Amino acid sequence: MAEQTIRARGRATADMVARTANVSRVAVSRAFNPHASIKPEKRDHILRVAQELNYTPDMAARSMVTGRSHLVALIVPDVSSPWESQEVDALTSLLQAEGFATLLFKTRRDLSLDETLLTYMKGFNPDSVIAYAENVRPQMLSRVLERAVPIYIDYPDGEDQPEATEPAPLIDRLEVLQRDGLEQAVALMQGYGARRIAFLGGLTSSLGARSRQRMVETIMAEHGLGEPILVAGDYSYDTAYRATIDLFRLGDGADAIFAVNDQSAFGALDALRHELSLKVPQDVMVAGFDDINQSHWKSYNLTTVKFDLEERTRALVRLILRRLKNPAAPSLTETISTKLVVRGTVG
Amino acid sequence: MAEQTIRARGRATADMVARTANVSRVAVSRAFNPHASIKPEKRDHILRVAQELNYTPDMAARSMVTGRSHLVALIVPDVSSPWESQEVDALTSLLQAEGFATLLFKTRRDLSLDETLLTYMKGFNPDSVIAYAENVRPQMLSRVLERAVPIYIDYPDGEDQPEATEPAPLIDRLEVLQRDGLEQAVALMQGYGARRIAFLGGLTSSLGARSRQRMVETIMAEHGLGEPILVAGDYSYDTAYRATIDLFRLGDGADAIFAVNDQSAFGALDALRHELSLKVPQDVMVAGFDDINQSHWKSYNLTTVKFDLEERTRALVRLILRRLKNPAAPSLTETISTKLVVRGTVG
DNA sequence: CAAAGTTTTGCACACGATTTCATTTTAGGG
DNA sequence: CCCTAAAATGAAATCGTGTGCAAAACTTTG
Repeated sequence: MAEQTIRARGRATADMVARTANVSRVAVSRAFNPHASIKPEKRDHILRVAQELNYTPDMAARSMVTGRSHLVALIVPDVSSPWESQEVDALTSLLQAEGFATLLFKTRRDLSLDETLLTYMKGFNPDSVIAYAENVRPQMLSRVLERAVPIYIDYPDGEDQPEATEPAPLIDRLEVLQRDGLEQAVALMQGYGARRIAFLGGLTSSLGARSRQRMVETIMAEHGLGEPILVAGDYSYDTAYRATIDLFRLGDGADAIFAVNDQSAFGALDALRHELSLKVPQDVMVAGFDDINQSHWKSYNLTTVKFDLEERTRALVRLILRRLKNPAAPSLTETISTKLVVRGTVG
Repeated sequence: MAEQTIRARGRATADMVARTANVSRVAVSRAFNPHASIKPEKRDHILRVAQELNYTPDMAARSMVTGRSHLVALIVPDVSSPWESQEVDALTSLLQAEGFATLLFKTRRDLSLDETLLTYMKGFNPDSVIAYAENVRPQMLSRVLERAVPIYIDYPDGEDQPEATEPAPLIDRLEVLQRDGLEQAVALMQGYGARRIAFLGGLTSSLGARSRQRMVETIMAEHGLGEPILVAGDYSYDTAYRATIDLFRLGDGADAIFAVNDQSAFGALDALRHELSLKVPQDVMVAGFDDINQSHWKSYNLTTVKFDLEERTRALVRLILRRLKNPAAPSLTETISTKLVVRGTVG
């Protein structure tokens, strides 16, 4: 009997299931909605028939009437970078478990988020948007995605405060306390005799990077270490590699390098060892930030500030789901801490 | 005037644009469809009004009637692994340029693709599905996704041939010629005096890994090198690290290690240098497969077989788009070659 | 057994677009 | 200036699903 039904466009529809199971189409809809009231035996029967016909409710049609697409958009500059790929992986995992699919978009890291992409993305009606692009301001997203309620990832140590120009009563926040880990790192380096610490930065357009740098400057001053030697970078291995060589060949060098992220730290480390023939940590110490999967690899064995990915993504997803379930809920702030992971590059 | 329009659910609809621009709703639709016939000045006017209202056509509604969702689903075991993340990045980039969004799903690497995920995914109506899971057979996907036409990624050197049980007249193929690169690698190692070569494998469930192993066995036999010493692995750094230690502590060692992928090669390399105090390449040579971003990092500087990502993803997207544009087109095969990249770990 | 309350059911409409098709407008040629 | 072909237009149908509402079926209670 199932074989007799004609399939439109290759997929079974609720109508076909209804006809095959001798019930109304509404009943099929109810069978798939856990909160609907339907006689249990009837639901079972329908679900059985549905499975036989290989039927799944069409999300597009469903989203039209419910207003929920069960899609979460991720805007990421470079999925191939270790840190971002690990974040995407963790988020996808959690979201999938909650019944949401991840919609992935790329944007250029050095550019502000462009409206073209945003309007295009809006067409897919994502229930939520997580943007890792630099220079993102909440109002930028909300202008395009009227329905979306932003979650602001804040680095309260830094100079940046969300502008209070808009009323925005319902902004949830994810506060990252970078101070703890950074201070431990600086203290450890100082303890081992570091006096001239260089800070290998990221793009100046990035909130997180700027905040990290300011924090390090503050902490060093508090510890009587003066100002860090500032070295420009862009998070990448190659740039860090070249910048480190320049620092020692053209500049005055340093006795410790604190990198804005682990990937940069790897570049610095390799430049010191393989190009400048300096020993780490004997001649120069190196510390990073993130604690990505590769940081414990023996060739690097990097001392770094752990930015707990698990904890971070979990909190983020929690905030999103809560807001989605109840758009009018009072705003909430989750806090994430950082701490130093001591390995072999400082000591 | 734009401010006066009432917005349903926070988004402007074609109706509102039509009313504001004093045209019919059909005209709005036509203005957004490049192939529709509409007077140019009228289109311009509508597009201007649309932009003012911040309107974008709803993909869900559009996909219902056109049958195209402009979504491509990616099923990946672990986005955080370098190789896979680079592939996801490249694919997303190309697809986005063609107007397709990437829908990301995770699956466990050690498990076969489960139907639950597939049925769930089907609900989103992706125009195409790219699955990197192990143990995927075309018929598995096509049973669930009736509409989809599979593209078979074939490793013609290996033992695997797609079963001819189903008629399947329209299967496009992406042939990966692994032989070239593998042979160059084996020859190079032999040239530098390697006689006892170990092959550090991947999961035996993987087509690509099995094929690589067989190919290496064949090539070694042809070169009079006998059988490789087989070491089990799972693509990961940590497993490779431990397996290499076991090979030398519990087993008889080897004078060259050929790893199934670069990440494994890193693990082997670090085990040799940091745990077994052996010099690479003087005591033991190491070669990998993939040429991921990290392979040129100075600490590894890995000699490896380049599996050209750019070329590969480009061909894949080309096949998909062609098939999407013309579902009845004759089946096509694209061919990708591999070649050795010589760096510092063999010599 | 009747009345009141609760659960289940199905009709009809809504969601936001695209696509025929018949009709009107415009353009082109002699 | 008229006739014909081509282009532009809008009304209505359609895609596959969820939901409000009123009627029906069933259950409980007095």
